[in-house]
This record gives sequence, structure tokens and C-alpha cells, in this order.
Amino acid sequence: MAETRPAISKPALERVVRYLHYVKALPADGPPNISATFIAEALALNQVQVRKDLACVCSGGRPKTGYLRRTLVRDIEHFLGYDNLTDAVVVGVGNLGKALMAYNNFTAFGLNIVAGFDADPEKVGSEVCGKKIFDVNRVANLCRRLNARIGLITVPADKAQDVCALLVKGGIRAIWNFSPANLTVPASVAVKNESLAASFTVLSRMLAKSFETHGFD
Amino acid sequence: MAETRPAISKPALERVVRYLHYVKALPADGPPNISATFIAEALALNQVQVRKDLACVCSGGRPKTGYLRRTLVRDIEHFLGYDNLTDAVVVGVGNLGKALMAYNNFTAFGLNIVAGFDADPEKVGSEVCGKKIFDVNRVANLCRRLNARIGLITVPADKAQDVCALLVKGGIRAIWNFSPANLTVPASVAVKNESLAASFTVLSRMLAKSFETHGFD
DNA sequence: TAGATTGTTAATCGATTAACAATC
DNA sequence: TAGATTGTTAATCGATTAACAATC
Repeated sequence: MAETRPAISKPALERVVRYLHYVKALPADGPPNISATFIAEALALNQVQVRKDLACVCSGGRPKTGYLRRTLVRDIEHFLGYDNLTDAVVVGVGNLGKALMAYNNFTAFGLNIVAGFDADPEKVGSEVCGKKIFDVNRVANLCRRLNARIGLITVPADKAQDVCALLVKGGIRAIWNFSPANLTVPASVAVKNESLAASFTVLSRMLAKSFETHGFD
Repeated sequence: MAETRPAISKPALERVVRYLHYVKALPADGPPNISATFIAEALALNQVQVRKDLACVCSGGRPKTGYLRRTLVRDIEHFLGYDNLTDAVVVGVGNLGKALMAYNNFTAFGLNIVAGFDADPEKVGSEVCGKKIFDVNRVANLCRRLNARIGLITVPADKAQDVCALLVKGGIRAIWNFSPANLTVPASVAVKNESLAASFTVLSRMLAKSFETHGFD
């Protein structure tokens, strides 16, 4: 009988990524086991929450000893699909685009950037980290040819929707949008907005609250 | 009698940032009003949700006409504290750190990066976008001198906790952590983790689900 | 007036936490 | 055995959505 694990929620999914990093960063010469209690303590989370999250991604721990680190890491990585590379392209090779292309840890979680696109003729034909930069009007064609499935948008907000349309035309099925623009896509295309503005706004509010409760010094 | 607005939740706060961008991006020569119905439609959200969110940040709309765009933008910007600059420093002037220092839109939402720090002697003494790069061992001293309140961490994960400690020592009260490391800070310091890994993992799962329901083509 | 819209109160939904039983 | 831990079932909490009254 195939064991069925509970489905995972989005917040839980994000926590699991933290667990993975935490467990992987543990000293290699430490004990081979780790308990949910311990993880929860370290990441300032609720024990039961950690246990429930882990129940979604691995086959289970043992009372008294916890989870075996090695298999836990392997289970989580498998669950998250990190052992399965997906090809992606970056549109907009400005500072952020370049940084993302140069970030060599992406393959560790399944993202493989294969090319960049830009409208600036100065940039077209150059390389970033061994990846070629093509003219933006070739997006649709090349995405299809390269069989890329994910598009990262790092162009200014007013260009984002156009770029998005090109990516969709090229058969892209997931868009990681680093611009603040609100994108319109067909139902079959997934969009994840990475809003620095929203993120900072949350931090800013936490800061204000901290000043309220802890004073300015 | 001072009107008391309902408190805002974190998810609502992030949506409000989207509303602001959306309303600001509307054509300048369009109608002076915008309704919650319209915003909800455009951003694929629930009408009531938009209305409730707006109730937290502005003084209210008028039945039949909606909200006056000009005052809505002003109210939201004020509510979000965008009219109030906070000084910040960046530690780790790699590709991402440089991109953040160069991103000239931050001041539009209240973030003012005043300096950078790096351990690489090649970088120390140089400038990025007119902002000086200092040696990382001067973080604590200079943060205090500059009266910076926010620290952006863009160093590798294994250096993040050390850098974090230096920032806290320098009187920093909010940390925007771009490394995957799990930071330990005093209760008076706010931390916002910006996890590319977590974010991508969510997108990756959406993509997989899209393949399931819409097929590969 | 009629209709579109706001805003509020109640119902639903989902995620988190608490209590407890099972296990090594 | 006793105690630490897992994992499940029930209770709580918070956010979203639905229903409806108020207003221009």
C-alpha cells in the first residue's frame, strides 16, 4: 500500500526550505540525528508545526531519536524537486539580471539559467558567466528552441508586460517577475512576483514597531 | 474624534504595495477615480478584500465613484512610510550587493543606502553609484557614526551571522537578509529573510502543478 | 429613483497551536 | 521502566469571503 503524505501548504513549503538549509549547515561531525524539537528551537518555530511540515516531505522520524539527518536532507531535496533541473532564461541583463545569472547556487535547487536577453546592442553578443546574451526580439524563438520553461523578468516595470508576452509566446510556463509590474498571463502560466518594495515595506513596518516597543536605543 | 482605522495584516500590507503600484501606473489622462471593484478585477483579487485593505490605509471612498486616485496614492504612500527615508548599509558588495546599491528606486519607498562594506581589499575604497565601499571590519563603527538603522546582508551564508553581529553592534535595528542563513538577533532587531531559494521553490511547484493540469503544451 | 459602489457584520476556510496517545 | 520524541486529533486563531445594509 502506497503511503499517502498530507499535502503541503505554501507557508509550510517555504519553511521546509529553511529546514533543509539548517540541517545541511549542521556540522558534519555532529550527531547523525536531528529532532523536530531541535529544529523548532533553532528557527524559533513551533515544534508541532515542524513535525507536521516534515510529515509532508519525508517518511517519518523515530520517537526518542528524531530524524536521520542524511535521509532527511535527501528526502527534502527530492520532495522539493532539487534533483531535477529546469532550464530558464533571464530577460533584462542589468545589475540584477547579471547578479541572478552569476548566482551559481541556483542549480543546487533545480534552476538552470541557460541564456540572457537584452535590448541594448552593446550587451547583445556578450556573455555573463559563460551564458550568451541575445537580442530581446529573439526571446520567443530561442525559448522554444532551447526548450526553456522558466523566464526571469528583470526589466523596468513599463517593459515587463511586453517581455512577459514574448516569453509566453516562446512556450515559457513559469515567470519569476522581479519587476513591480502586474503581469497578465494565460491560466497555464505560473507567475511568482518577487517584490523588493513589498518585502522592504514589511521590514520597515517591523522596524517601526521595534522602535515603539524597544525605543530608539 | 480621531478616526481609528483597522490594523493591517502582513499579507494585506503586501497587497497594498501592489495597489499603490497599480494605481500609480494608471494612465495620467484617465478618469480621476478608481473603484475597489476595478482594482480587484485587474489584480485578480476579491473585491471585499481590496476594500478592507484600503480601509486600513486611507480615509475612505465614495459609493458609486470609488476612490480619488490622487489622494489614494498620497494616503497609501504616507501609510507605508514612503515619505520617510531610513538610512541603510549594504554588507557584501558582490553582484547582488552591487545591484541593490545601484537600484535607484529604493528611495521611492523610504530606503536610502548610504554605504557598502566588503572584505575584499580590491573593492574597499572604490565606489558604487557614488556610495563608498569600506572594509567590513569597520561596519560597527561606521554604522553608528552614520546613524544607519537598516543593514542589507548580501554575503555568503557562512559569513552572514558574523556580519549580522557586527551590524547589531553598530546599532542597526533592522536586517534585510539576502543570504539563506538563519540569523540569531536580539529581540529589538527585526529580520526579514529574502530567500531566493524559497521563492523559486514555490514557483517550481506552481510550474509542476501547471504541467499536471494543462499538460506540457 | 435606480444602480453602482462603499463598508460592516456574519460565515467560512485554512493554518497554527494545544492536548494527548503511541512508540522507541 | 521512564523519558524523550513522534504523530494525530481537537481547539484556536486569523484571514478570506459571503451577505447585506448604507450611501451617493
